[in-house]
Amino acid sequence: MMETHCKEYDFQQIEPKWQTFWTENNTFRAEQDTSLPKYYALDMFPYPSGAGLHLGHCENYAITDIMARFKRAQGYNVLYPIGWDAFGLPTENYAVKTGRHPVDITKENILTYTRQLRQIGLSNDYSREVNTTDPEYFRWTQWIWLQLFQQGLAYVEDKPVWWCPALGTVLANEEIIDGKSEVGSHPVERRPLRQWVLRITAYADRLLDGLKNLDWPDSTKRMQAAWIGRSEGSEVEFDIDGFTDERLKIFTTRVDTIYGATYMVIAPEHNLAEQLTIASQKTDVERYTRLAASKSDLERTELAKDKTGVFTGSYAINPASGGKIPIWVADYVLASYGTGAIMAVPAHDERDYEFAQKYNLPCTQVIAPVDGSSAKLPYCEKVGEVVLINSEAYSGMTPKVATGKLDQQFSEAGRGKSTIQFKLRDWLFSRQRYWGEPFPIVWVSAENYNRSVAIHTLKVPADPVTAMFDGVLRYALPIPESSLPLRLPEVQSYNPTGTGESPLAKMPDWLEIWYEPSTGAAVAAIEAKPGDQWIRARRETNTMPQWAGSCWYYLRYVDPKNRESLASADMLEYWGTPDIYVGGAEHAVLHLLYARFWHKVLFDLGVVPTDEPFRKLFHQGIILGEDGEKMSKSRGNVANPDEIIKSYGADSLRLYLMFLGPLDAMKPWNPKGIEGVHRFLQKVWRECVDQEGKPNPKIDPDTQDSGEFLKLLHETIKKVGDDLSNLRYNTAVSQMMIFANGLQKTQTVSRNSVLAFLQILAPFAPHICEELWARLGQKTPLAKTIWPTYDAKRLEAKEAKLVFQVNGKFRGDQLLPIEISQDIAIEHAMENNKVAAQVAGKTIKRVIFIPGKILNLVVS
RNA sequence: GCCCGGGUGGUGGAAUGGUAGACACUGGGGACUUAAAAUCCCCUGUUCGUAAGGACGUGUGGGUUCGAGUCCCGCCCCGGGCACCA
Repeated sequence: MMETHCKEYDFQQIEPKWQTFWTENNTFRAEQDTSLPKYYALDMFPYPSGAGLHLGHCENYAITDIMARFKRAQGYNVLYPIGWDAFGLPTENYAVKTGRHPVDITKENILTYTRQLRQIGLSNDYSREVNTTDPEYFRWTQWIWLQLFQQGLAYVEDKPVWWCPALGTVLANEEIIDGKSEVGSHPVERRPLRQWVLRITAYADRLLDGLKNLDWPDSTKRMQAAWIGRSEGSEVEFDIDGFTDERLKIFTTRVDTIYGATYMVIAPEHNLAEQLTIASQKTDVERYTRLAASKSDLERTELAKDKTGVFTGSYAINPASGGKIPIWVADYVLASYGTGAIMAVPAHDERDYEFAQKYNLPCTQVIAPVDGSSAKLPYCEKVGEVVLINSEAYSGMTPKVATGKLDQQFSEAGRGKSTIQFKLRDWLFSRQRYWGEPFPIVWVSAENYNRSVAIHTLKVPADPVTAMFDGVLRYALPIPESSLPLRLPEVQSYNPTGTGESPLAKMPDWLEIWYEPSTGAAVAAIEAKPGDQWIRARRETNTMPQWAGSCWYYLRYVDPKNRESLASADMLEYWGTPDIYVGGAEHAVLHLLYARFWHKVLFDLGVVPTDEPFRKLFHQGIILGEDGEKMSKSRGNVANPDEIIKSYGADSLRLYLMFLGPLDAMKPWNPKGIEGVHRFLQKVWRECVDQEGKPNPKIDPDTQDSGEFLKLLHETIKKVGDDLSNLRYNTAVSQMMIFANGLQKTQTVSRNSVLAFLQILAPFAPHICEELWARLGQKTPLAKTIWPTYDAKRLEAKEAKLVFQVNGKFRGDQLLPIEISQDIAIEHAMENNKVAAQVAGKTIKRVIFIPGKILNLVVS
């Protein structure tokens, strides 16, 4: 016997019982049989923090688990894996604080998470568990990184980056919110450091185009599109008065307004800034550029809406009009976008207008409404018909035509072209911390680099990656793939050095080495040189950011134990990519963009057969506190899943989370509400078993259910199936409640009807359904059974309520055969007192009759 | 400022252009009970009316339609994202 023997609905006994049963029987292990139709359901894997699971996790995983159980019942071979995104700052910070090893902390946290996830009844296949901090996993993270490196998609740059003194590390643009660190809201500052950068911009166009075919929430697609920020425009080179060998190149989306360009602006970091500054302006410009360089992000964007700038003293020649226009330095122009220089057209750009007003720069209108009406400056309208004015030969043309002609003119003159710019920047891909993947390269001399590459036929980028160390140029030499993984050394202290280097920099024996390029073998440099082949090398002290491991974990699940490759071609072909990917909208840009980038690189290398990782994406809504505010400890409005499970059981928790409202909507948690779904499960329990825990005598294998009851059953089967497929779980739960209310009113019911109901309820409330299934004498576990089918004939009704309306207003209804004619319907309607009263003394002008639904009499 | 999403009872929410408020929560009344809990039944948008019945009602003002929560236009409010990207 599989079932428990409790008489009441004792979920504390039932739930662990079935969790154990499923685990012991490997009920949810994905089959190896690739002839079966497959379904791959994936959650965004958790970061195993010390805090444990919260309700948001529960919602997220319940959605996917229910889908996985539903698809299994539909006959799919389902892959529903779980793993751990375990590198990262919180664990390292905790290690710093406690002096414990991050590996031990991680292990402990994973145990907690595993226990909690099992407790909510998830049907994960634990035989495929992955952990980003496992060397057998991150060897492939490093392997993928090596492919990027070899493709020339990874490079090193010594550039000002966001340095956070409190965290002791550099942060990416994306990790800065309002001029503060996303983690902990610490202040950040600019600091030049040697960084690894990934050339994601090389894929900008494809990352944008690829969005079109994805079944993602529109808002998320729009966010990514905005982040990539494709912009069509023109590059134009302006001559500089008094210079013969330098021109000032600008990017504009409105080359048609070039006759209105009355001044130029270059970014403070522009490489011509110094050259263009005349002696008398030198002090002012230098002071300004120095100030701009030291400004934090906050000061430069948030607080400095008030535009500032300094005149360089130089002039550019407008290539269209031939006019001499001043060149200014101002930090409202960003060095990192376009060419770091603009032509300013104050009449048709709000920013330029504001600046021109402040510094009394001229303003020439060159665009006007075609109807000759006057326009208020700055005139930036994108709607309505406009033409060029004050633009010599181009006056009278539309902007579109003028843009084409000007592009052509400048192109022929060798000073311009139409071009495309992206907002997307290359991806800062190194952290000065311990708890991340080490980079699989060593720094060597030019001579050793060239020799190693020649002798050992290492795959290296076309242009070597180099960096200066203590005034000496070093080359980045990849370590052989056969020597992966490159593990983290044991360190005494996890504290950041505070110098911009990771704790790894304090490990001289690991850092400075004798190195064998063909095997990757290394010994400390203080030892004797082991042999002729060995060269002097220095390891990379940066580690990879947390995004690295999460960029490809969905690929590892299809073949998690593979030692020859990140996953076999067969498994990648069969399982492909997730059929549904569920996770929070907060990852709309970063994780989802990075993963798409890596996936496309792997596709280009022939490693994966598809060019997009996540065809279908769904974001669960945030669960708010009882007070409608975001749950937080300080507010004291946090609902704890462990406590809820203790009081009501996992089935009630799952069911209630799904019943709260649309899955993607933000919803407040109502502690009273869960009692409703709990009562529903109690009701189901009592309908199935009597007070002794034996099958309820009303369930009779031989009874014939009424047509009405069967209609309800089949409607329910249909609606629950449809709603599951369309991720409308809340209305599926409602329908099952309606069914249970109907079931309660029956005197007797056939066992088959009850069993079918348990099957459709099972994805939502798997434990109680397995238990009742077994108690009703079923020997096969419910989780292994096939979804019931509904009979469309059962859904048809011969009679339906016909609604009577007069002038579109409800005046009554009547149960009538669907087939009746309009005339008969009117006769019935007129027998209704209310209808008759409304029609009395008036003439029927028009009749709208929809059989079985509505009869609307239009009277005057 | 720009781009999205959303405003429906006391609450969460439901409604292929066709009876607005399904299903729940809360509240009220009743049954069972010595009593309570649990369970079951009834009521629960506003308003006028003793009642029968009527009027009003999906943020707001218009429009389309026989008929609008749903479609179109304007406005208000809330939530999210982006924010000097030329």
